[in-house]
Amino acid sequence: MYHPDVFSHYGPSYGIRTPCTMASAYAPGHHEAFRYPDLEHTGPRFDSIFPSLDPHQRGLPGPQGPALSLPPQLSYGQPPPQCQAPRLPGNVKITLENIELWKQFNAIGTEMILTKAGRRMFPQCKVRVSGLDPHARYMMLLDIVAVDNTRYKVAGEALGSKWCRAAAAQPSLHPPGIPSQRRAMDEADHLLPQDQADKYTLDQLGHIILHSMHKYQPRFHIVQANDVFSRRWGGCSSFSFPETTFITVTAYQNEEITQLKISTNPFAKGFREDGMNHKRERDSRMKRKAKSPRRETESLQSEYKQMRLSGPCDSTLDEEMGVRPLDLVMQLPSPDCSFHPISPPATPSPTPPFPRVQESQPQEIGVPVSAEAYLQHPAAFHGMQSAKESSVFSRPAGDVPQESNIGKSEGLNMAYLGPEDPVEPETSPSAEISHDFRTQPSTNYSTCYSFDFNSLVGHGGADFSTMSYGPRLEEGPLAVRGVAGGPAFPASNDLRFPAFMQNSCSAYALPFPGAQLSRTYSTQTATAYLDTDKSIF
DNA sequence: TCTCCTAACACTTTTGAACAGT
DNA sequence: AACTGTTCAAAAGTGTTAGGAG
Repeated sequence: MYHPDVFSHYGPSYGIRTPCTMASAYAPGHHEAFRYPDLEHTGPRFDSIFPSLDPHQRGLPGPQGPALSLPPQLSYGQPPPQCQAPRLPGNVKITLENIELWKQFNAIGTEMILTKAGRRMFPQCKVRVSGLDPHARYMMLLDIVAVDNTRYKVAGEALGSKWCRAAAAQPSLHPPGIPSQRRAMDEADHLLPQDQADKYTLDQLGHIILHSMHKYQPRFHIVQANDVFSRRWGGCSSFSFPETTFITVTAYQNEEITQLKISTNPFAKGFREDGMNHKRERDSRMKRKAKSPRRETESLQSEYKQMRLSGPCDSTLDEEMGVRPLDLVMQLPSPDCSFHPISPPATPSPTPPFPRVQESQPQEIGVPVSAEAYLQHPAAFHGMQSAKESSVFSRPAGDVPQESNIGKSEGLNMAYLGPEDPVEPETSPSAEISHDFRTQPSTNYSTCYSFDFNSLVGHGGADFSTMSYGPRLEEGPLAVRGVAGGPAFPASNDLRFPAFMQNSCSAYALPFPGAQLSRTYSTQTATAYLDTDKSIF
């Protein structure tokens, strides 16, 4: 079902993307990022979350493109923003690191649990970015968009069940993705009371808001910019992976998904065949407990001791028992939680030359429209300064594609990467909302950036969050791996991005407890990337 | 009756502090 | 003094399940 089949299975409801570009996305031996051509070339699409990501607002392609230009005001009643930002060079690529795992889930029909307090995604969105200019700085953004306007339900039994349309989707908890979608906004205005829209729009929980029984897809955006306060954007591109589509649920609807989650998620080991929390174990434990509580305790201790000796992570137990939780076609990749030790840089990196982005960047514009502006008021970039204004924003009829009312951004998370700190925390009142980390560019090395976007799922909260460094960033050196012919670089720099917004909403929520941003230096990786992409750095 | 949601539960992994050794 | 490794308790992340709401 994975691959183009997913579209036939989900039918026309999978309207956000068509499978036409899938072939190039899966070159043999290399999981190439699924890149949206329509987001890189001028075209009538308006589902981008960032104005400059909007192809309609793109100028000439390439880093030497025209200046980013936005109107002096971001308000309703004004024409749509007409920013012109070039797309990133074609060698900028995003690869989904755990794509095999996603494929397995997608083959069944990925489900993500929603809880009131929030639930982590599994699998997580782990992407690797390559082809970036080490002297430039970029913003990495993640949002989750609704694939369609459909609420789903399960028809049939747990096994062999099939998702089908149940009703029209819940109204988006915040404004539609792009302001120019008048029809979409009219719909939203119709579905969502103004006061409610205001409430949800202004909610600042750092949570991604999702509805249960709806279908979503994460998207990744890279924006070249000096910092979040920059008024210059040197280019931007959007990426997405069809296999990361998922349906939100409050309880798993498909037993196969449950078994796959249990077998691949380390936190669910207790529910495996050899786990103490497995149904068989639990049932027998309950029976024994009912018969003889004291004996049950002793028996439990003995069992637990034996389990400990053999190791809770002993994957051979399954084989010994001759039982596999699921007859999987593909070998399960090693599940990897997003929690890694935080590894600060070993030594202060040499100050790189001032970001090259300065040279290739367009002239500064005279209005404070920037990533900072987006951070401070993302709704404005979604076309709203307030819900009351939403219906005023207009766009010429015919410019909006049919599917323009889908793909509404349901959340955005952002990381920052680049060669030097973009702001001085002491001087900037908003410094805590974004940081970057240092790279150590060298002609001998190639740098890849890996992200674990560890979003959780829920609904009722803010639609937007950023991430900041963990407190240990300034701490001492880490493991250093020397490379012949050049200086030693940290083997890995793992930076934790804790959530900095508190959940104060009583509705469902999607907390964003922290994505991890890791930087990897590897000559092997560099070679691999350089082989396929000679123009890197 | 059915669908969907909630909260408690038992289990596991992860984290971070405390400590000892080099 | 700085670094490394170990231990352990607390916190956080899992799916399960009974019960409730509509």
